[in-house]
Amino acid sequence: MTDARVERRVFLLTRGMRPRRDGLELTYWGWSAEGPVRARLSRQEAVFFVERGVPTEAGRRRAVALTTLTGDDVDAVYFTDRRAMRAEARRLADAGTPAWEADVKPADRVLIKRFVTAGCVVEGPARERGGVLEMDDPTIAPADVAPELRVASFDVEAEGPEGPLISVAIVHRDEERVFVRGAGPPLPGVAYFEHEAEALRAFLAYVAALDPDVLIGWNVIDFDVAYLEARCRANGIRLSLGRGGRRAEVLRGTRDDAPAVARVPGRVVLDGIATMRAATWSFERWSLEHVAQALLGRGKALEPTDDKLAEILRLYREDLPALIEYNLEDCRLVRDLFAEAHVLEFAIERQRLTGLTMDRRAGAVAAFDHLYLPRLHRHGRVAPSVGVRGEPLASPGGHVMDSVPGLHENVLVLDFKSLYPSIIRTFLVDPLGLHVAEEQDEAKSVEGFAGARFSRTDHILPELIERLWAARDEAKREGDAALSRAIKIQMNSFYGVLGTPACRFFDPRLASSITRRGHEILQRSRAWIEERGRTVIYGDTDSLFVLLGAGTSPDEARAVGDALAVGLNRWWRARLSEEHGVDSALELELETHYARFLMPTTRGSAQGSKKRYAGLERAPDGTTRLVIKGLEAVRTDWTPLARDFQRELLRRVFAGEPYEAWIRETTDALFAGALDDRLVYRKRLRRRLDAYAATNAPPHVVAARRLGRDVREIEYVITVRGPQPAGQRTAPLDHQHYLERQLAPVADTVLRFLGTDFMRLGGRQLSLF
DNA sequence: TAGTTACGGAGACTATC
DNA sequence: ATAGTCTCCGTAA
Repeated sequence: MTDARVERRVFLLTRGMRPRRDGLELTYWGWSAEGPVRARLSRQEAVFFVERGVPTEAGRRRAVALTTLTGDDVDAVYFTDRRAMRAEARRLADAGTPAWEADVKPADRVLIKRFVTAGCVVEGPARERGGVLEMDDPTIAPADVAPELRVASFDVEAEGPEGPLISVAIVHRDEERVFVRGAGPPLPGVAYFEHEAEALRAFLAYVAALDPDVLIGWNVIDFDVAYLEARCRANGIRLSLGRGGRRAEVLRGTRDDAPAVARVPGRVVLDGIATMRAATWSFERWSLEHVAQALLGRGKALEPTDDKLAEILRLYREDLPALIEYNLEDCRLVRDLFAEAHVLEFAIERQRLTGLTMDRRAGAVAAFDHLYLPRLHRHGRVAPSVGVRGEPLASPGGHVMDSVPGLHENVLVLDFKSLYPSIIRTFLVDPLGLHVAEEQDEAKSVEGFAGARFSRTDHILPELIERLWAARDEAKREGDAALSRAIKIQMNSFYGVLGTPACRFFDPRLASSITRRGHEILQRSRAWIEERGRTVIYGDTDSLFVLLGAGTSPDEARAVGDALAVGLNRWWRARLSEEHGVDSALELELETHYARFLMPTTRGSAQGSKKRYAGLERAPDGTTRLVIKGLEAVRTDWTPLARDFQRELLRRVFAGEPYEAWIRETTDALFAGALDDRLVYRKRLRRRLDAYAATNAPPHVVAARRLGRDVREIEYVITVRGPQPAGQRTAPLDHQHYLERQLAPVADTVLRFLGTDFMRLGGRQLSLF
């Protein structure tokens, strides 16, 4: 019996591969308006390329009309077994004749070569089974598909990370369910079970019936899914979270610090923290409580306590409805955060742009491959495997100017919009162009740095950026913040990946041709401005700070800034046309007008600082805003006391308000103990505790060792007996320490420009010993 | 299931007076 | 005592 042929417009959710006797089987799950689709490609082969003159000992070899990036003809070599392919690739690498594109995964290659990133049309024989449309060996072609994904937010409560389940809640839109181990009062949507296994089974059955495309949560993979996996194993239950009852698993990276990955066939598991981070959201703490308060203005349904687990256990014993409500509210918070921050929209747009599945946390290199490889193939070339290039040479980064310290008035910030992408566009910086230029006449290429030249005729990155740039302008016009943000991240990642040996196109000449051109552009722009009688007091990578000084009206300042931007853009267009025969894509713009501006010195010197400043930004509508960069007030490893103190001092100084009495009151309050709750340092531990040298331990490591267990972050205070964990303090707080090491330094950054210092105003002697 | 470099500051330790 | 070196962290761009 033959199945009817069907065509579906599909948004891809997950992809997988498994070896079969007759080749590789690739499985793609996707959303369609008519329901979930599973497309399976059977008898697939893995492929790499090898130079025509290089002998191979395994695989099926076939001549193809492609050359290497360096212009040598290649053959394709096909394998039905990936292990055999890896072995042969390794042998070739060891022989000094590495295979090309040997590390592109078959499931990705199928999509890459079809220019499919997310949406596609899938056509072929199909049958319906268990609510899933199963398609075998269909054709797949790119298409624009806007999915309406079914999203369920879930959260587990347990008797500790190793202990048995208490309850698991799941929320889909306004539909709420809680599966509880224990007995309690009848409540809507709440089911009670005597045994853990029953509760787990009921939850899994509910997920299967609800059939969401996306499961979301907070730290959901490292905790919730991993926990469910462990408890299912302990109860002899299959973790059937996947579509069609397929088993889900948590894969842990090879590296110690690598985040876990959830593999759930047919469903995407999106962690709120990871996805918001990928979308460049930034919070000082990533606790659900903190982020929800910041974005939604409401927090968890539990009073904050030092020991959350103890409070959960207490509620479990004494107030089950309250615990259930707490469990549900966590699900709702995550659901609402996703809506408020457009988290899902971002993940969808990122996949459409890059081909990276939505659950990927990092992947700039993989995204580059997805975009670049199919276009490179269209140019008849194949790419190297990762890591075949020799020793990485260092390339410089951005240029940072010496600054003119002082308390200034009317400082303009001029900023090159997306400088590195615009350099790539203008100077045709491109891996393909780099190699083609070597085969071409010099007149047909543009000069780069570190000996590089770039073909004027053959290139890929410049038009890729041009296309993204236009799409971003369009997204901005339409108010599509998620798309605009995804594009910006993608454009800015191009420079980064070309500078890492983890990218197959890595070449120091590429990175240097971007950054050193940036240096030239910044320095000549500065000279141009100064030739016109203006003073540049600082600049960093793509920005120039122009001092106008006192007595300039806001309108005047704006006019000067706009005129400088217009003039410089025009000048660069002329210069680059004449010097390099290229069209300038540089876009300088007036970014900010600071009515007041502080450029500090480095501690204990008269040298102007870099990457640290504060200013009172004045918007065109006259409103003002305090902006702080790099200073202690924006550093999370300084105490709340010092950060708030510096911010308030800056506010007062910029506003012309008195500060002397306030400083004295603050120091008095410090010694009176009135500020003791703001003396906590918080610092990450980037390594395991035992990986720090036994001696030389900095304070946060000393405190963490006193805590007695491995943590990734430590909150500690300084006592008269040294650093101690904040929750386990045994000695009195060392107020003198906070005066000298927190208040004094952050204040003196500002006060030295007012002809005074903290010691004089604080009214207290600094320690005499 | 690998984007980059540049920079400042604290604190521990060490060499030197 | 104190200047210089090194490690560690968080940040700017």
